[in-house]
Amino acid sequence: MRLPLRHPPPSAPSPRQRCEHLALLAEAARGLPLGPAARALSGARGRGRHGNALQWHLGLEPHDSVPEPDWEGRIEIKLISVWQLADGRLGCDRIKVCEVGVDPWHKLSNVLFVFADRLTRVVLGHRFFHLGAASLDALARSWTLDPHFGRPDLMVESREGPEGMSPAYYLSRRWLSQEGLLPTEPVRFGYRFDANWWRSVRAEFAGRDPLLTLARVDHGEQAPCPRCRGTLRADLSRVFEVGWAPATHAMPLGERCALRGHALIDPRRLPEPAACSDEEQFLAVEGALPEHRIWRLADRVREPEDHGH
DNA sequence: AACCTACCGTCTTACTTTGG
DNA sequence: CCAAAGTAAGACGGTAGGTT
Repeated sequence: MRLPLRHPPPSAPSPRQRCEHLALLAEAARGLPLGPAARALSGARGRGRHGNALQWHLGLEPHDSVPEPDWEGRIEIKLISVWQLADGRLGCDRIKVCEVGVDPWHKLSNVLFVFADRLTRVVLGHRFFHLGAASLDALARSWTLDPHFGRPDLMVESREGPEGMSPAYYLSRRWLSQEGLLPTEPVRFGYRFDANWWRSVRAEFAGRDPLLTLARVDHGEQAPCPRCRGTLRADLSRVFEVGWAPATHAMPLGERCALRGHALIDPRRLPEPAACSDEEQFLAVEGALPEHRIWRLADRVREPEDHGH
């Protein structure tokens, strides 16, 4: 159920906040796979696991329970899952801003949006956002629009009924593109996301996500499994046309590969990693990176003398 | 009929506060 | 002092309905 906004927009924008250290970290995050840290941190459960993994990689606590912006109380960090639409443009879902008791205008004053591919959980890129005069003006229209029929970009939603979960502020899916934060042209990187296939695989294998394997051109239809001694077979023309295809795992079936769905993906759609080797990126995407080899982005980025505040 | 996208109601974890 | 309850963070997961 959609409710009226609780917080009126501020009359003037807050100042822009910068941090050179965070800018370097964000740059280094390109090509970073979030899966291994997400699994190591919280046992691969919870819908915020990849956001927690990102915060850990940036050198923060993976969880906080304060309604202040994540980075030094000045810049909010948001992970946005994206995927390719049929025409090659990037799509995304609406974004949860904060609980309804928290001021969303403050949260949105300065944001680092990090975009990660929904299938592979690899970071594709990022944008810094400041809610300046023009953006504030546009978003403040949500305060006067009808929650249902006015199609506001900022909204409050909650479950119906007295036992409903606590309502929260959301940004519409349109908003990121309108603000120029998501490209509106087709892109090279990222994958289609087939929610029906994903759901049916998870249903078949007790809620476990499918495992991905990179298709090497020289392997042909039978790709050796990187996790065990088995082989994977998939429709390779589909892999290289669409980006990925469901795969069947032939015996022998290693421990990690049993009771899991499988897909073969085209590695050319992964951005070149900025802070790890190709091998580290590939192993991570394939779920074959041993826990002791998980590395933290913050440990590989030099903290600058001047944060430029 | 198959496929695709938009919609929207949760699901899980961790820290903080309160009560016995 | 310890357990339970409360609160906020973190987007995800499943499906209805539109399109081809």
